[in-house]
Amino acid sequence: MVYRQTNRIKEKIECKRREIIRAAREVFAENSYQGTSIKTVAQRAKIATGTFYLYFSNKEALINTIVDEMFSELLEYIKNERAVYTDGFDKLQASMEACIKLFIKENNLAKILLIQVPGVNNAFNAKLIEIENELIKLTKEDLDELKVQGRLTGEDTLVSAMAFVGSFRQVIIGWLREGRPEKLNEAFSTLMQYNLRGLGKKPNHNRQENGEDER
Amino acid sequence: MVYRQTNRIKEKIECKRREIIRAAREVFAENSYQGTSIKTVAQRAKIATGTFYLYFSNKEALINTIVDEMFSELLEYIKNERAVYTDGFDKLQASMEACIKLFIKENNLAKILLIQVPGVNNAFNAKLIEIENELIKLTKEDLDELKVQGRLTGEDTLVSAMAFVGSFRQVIIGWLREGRPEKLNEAFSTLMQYNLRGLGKKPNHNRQENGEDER
DNA sequence: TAATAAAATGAATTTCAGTTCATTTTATAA
DNA sequence: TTATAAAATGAACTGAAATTCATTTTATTA
Repeated sequence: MVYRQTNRIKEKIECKRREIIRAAREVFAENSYQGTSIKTVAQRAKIATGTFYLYFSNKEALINTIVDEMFSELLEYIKNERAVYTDGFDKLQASMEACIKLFIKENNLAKILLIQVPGVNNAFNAKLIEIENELIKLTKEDLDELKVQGRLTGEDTLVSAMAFVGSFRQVIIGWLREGRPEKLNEAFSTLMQYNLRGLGKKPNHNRQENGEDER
Repeated sequence: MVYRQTNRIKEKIECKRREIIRAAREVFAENSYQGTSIKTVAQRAKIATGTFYLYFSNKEALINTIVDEMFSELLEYIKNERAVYTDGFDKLQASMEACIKLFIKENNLAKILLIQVPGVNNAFNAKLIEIENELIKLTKEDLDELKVQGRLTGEDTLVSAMAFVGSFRQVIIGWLREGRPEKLNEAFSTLMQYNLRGLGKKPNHNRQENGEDER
């Protein structure tokens, strides 16, 4: 009986799987979850419609995989960028800067997470909400730390954290949707100042660094 | 030839049309645009499925009507509430307070505009974007006026306006989705303070009112 | 009350995208 | 080179929801 084992066509298969994901990210970002058909994804990935189902059990499994990967990608990126800092304000800034850097680098990720997928179905909208909440949670932790250190005047750290994240979200979405503001980089520092003032950052005592808060 | 003219069954028909819209707002708010079927809307409005099509050409026409009405409702409400004030900061505050009051009063409106409809399809996502942009525009106008009067330190009024609106949006959505914060009213004043600080509101000179900015 | 037409009904039809599957192609190893 | 099975194909199938339409009900007026 001359059967056969898989060897390094495993690689080829893994490659094709990645290619499907890559293509799907493109198409989802352009259209939306329900706006894109498996047929379109398959075409973009240069495979037959049926082949798709050898790689993913269905459409939902695909978007789930994509959103999960994006979630990890974003969080890992943020954690890396934060790792350098110990100061609360620095960590806060590093988080948001990481988001913006990643969104600029990976446009599809931003479009899918912020624009195309929300509102799809309650089931896995939950996943997106989880991402947003995770960011708010991270932010709140930083704020609580700063509060304990007596370096903030604002009181309600939950509402502050939401305001903080929300202000960034709005500007990023404006940029994604209509290129307004044009330069996200430049808006970033304005936004950061806005929020530091909003948080009630007290003037630095014994610290040496950045003169980029209130003038 | 004994024909017939419509007289005040016109009223009845108009009534039924309103009832369909009312029912649809409920159902869309609970489910989502694609999550709700015309059959469900018809049942909720206590009519047969086919009857629906005597009142609206199709599902899209229905949601369009609803969103358009909500748009007008929101803007009119805001403009009314603003009308009392002349001071820039007061107008700003009145705008956001109007939003929040309306969202509390008309939960469906908030859910549909902020949660259920976004991400449906690019075509009439545009309508929602228009609403958001209109709010940002209004806000920016207030900020520009304040800037001219030299009552703000912040520079970029577009980014500030986006941050302002975005921070409110985030908190309102948190409240709609998970009841966090619990009391939107209370969060409002925190948020307002946050944003006034963020904008760089200068201490009042010759004005008499509210001591609710920085302490 | 009868004739007429608007309004309402809900079963039948259409549409459309997700998914399946019989068939073909490709890769493996004897 | 051939037998075998994995992988790929795309036309056919399916189900669900939008829309239509033949029929019934309701309202109107002579």
